[in-house]
Amino acid sequence: MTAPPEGFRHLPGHFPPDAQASLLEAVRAVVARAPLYVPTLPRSGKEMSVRMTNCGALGWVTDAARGYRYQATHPVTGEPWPSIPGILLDLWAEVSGYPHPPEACLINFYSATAKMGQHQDRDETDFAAPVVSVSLGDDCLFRIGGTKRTDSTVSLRLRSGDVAVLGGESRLAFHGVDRIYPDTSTLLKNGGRINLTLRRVTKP
DNA sequence: GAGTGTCG
DNA sequence: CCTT
Repeated sequence: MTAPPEGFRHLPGHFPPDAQASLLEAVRAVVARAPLYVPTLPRSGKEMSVRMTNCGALGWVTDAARGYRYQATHPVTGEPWPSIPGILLDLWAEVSGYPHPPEACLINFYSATAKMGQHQDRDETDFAAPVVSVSLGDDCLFRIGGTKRTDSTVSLRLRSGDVAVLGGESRLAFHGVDRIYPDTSTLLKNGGRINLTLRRVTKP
């Protein structure tokens, strides 16, 4: 594939450095109440390489016993997820083209060696809304294909402050993160990458 | 056989 | 290739 699928939009540098710092502060406040944990895959129970948490009414979680799902509480603490920071609600209103607020914001932390295999975001009931993604920290190599696993893919480098929107055909496109480029950003003192994905889960 | 796995 |  020479071009990303229809409906995919990459907005490089959407957030300037000061806004990235504000986002990071908001993420830290979420993580203080909803700690990062190690998700495990359905069936195999294999640990994923990313560390994960959420904010919003619903959070995406996975474990060996119950598989992929959305739930209102943190799987380790049992507490409700913190609310989605205003700056992210504003982003959603600006770029989603969807007239209702997001319900979930998945927060993935990638160490220098973390990866995310090709997958579809398909645990939501409402695919009319796009998935809106924000990158913070080190650059990554993001790869996106079509709605079939065998479709050809394109790779692009996502940098801190970039926003990506998966709408239209690309809403159900296979995508993943092949690698992190260490020490390409100074936003996170200890390196790594944070990805925020905003999603509408239920039909309004 | 499939996988939000791993490895090359 | 490994695991369920």
